Amino acid sequence: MREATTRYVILGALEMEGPLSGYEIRTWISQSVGYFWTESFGQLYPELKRLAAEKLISPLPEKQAHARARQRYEISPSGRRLLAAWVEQPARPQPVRAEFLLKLLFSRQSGLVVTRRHLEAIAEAERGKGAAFAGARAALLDEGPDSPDLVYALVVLRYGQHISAMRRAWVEESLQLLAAHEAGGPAAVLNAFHELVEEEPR
Amino acid sequence: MREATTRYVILGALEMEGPLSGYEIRTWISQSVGYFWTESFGQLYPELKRLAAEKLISPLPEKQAHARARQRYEISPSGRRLLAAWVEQPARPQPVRAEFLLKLLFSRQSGLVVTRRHLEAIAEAERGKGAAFAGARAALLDEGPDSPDLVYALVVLRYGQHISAMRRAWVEESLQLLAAHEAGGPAAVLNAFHELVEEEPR
DNA sequence: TTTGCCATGTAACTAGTTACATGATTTG
DNA sequence: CAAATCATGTAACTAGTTACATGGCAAA
Repeated sequence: MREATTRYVILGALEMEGPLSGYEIRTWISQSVGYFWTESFGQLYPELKRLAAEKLISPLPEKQAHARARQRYEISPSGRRLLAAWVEQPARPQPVRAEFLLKLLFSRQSGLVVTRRHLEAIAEAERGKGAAFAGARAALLDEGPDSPDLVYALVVLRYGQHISAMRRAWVEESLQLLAAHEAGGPAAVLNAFHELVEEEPR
Repeated sequence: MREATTRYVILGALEMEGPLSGYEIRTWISQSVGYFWTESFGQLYPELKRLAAEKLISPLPEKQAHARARQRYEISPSGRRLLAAWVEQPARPQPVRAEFLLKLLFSRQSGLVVTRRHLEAIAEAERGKGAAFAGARAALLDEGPDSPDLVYALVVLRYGQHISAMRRAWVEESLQLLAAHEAGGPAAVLNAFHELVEEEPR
């Protein structure tokens, strides 16, 4: 049985940010955890209803009473308990499916030009994220220097920064390997590879 | 519309390894690209039938003729064309969903003990993968020093090694941040964080 | 007044997982 | 001969995506 994670993101968002509407939860997700989580409205709104039916969250009374007015929800004590229990459970190994690595692996037919283009697109995308991380970091730092959530948020942010830096480094390295291939075929690639690996400790 | 990727993995496997059966494709996947791709039989066998019906792969005549005997398939010219076209298309941005980061972010209630346990489990898992990468690398190096696929395979392998190393480094760093939090609260965390970031170039 | 954002929601679809069933062949 | 592995397949399910529909409100 696959465990639905959407509900825990909702609970977590409400726990960290206080009462939020569906729309606000979605913006929170895309702004603060967007680089490692996404959630669509088609999943969000039905789940909010379910959580409310299970008394894990409670709708707040709102002023404007027209249809489709904003409806905020608050996490309940039992919701908090459920969230904590989930957090304490070890994370299931997520089935990673990195399409771009498949394309790379199958690139022989298409050749180096296509491969280079793909790699450079990745590096470019990562450079774009750099700014986003800097922004998120700034927001964290001046928003809550006393926040008890700060350590956790920073740890998560650092993961994003690490991944981004790693990807850029990997692209650089890969371009070198491709250059070696172009210059001297598989043999030259092997040399270049050994040099790369020897630079690393252990 | 979501694009089914399973078919391209199958085509790629047949392209790289020659004729394979469903079972063999699955072992190939789990052994050589298992760290970034998974595929289940429930998806594999129906897709093989579809690909054969579309003449993108062709079943080889096999000797033993009992039911449920091994059936190998070969990629066809049109299959090869389809694969190449897919490879040349830029990879769609995959919706990453890293559950363990969510758990980390929502860890305040559960506390440092739980968080440490999670982090150490991640590091432990990565250390285990180290051996697998070494094996994959060795296989690559002595299997095909002249293989035209070598560059691509190495580039992909390096990604795995990079990720693994990055994760271990991140865990170490995170444990330091947690220690700082324990010793001096958010203020100490901020100091530790700034030290970490300053070490990095740019 | 039109563009864009705030806001909620549903219907249709499908990719992928899980669990199960069947049986041959090899190995200890 | 028992256990493990090789081998193919199906049924049932569900999490998640995509596309669409509706409408209020604010700013340009």
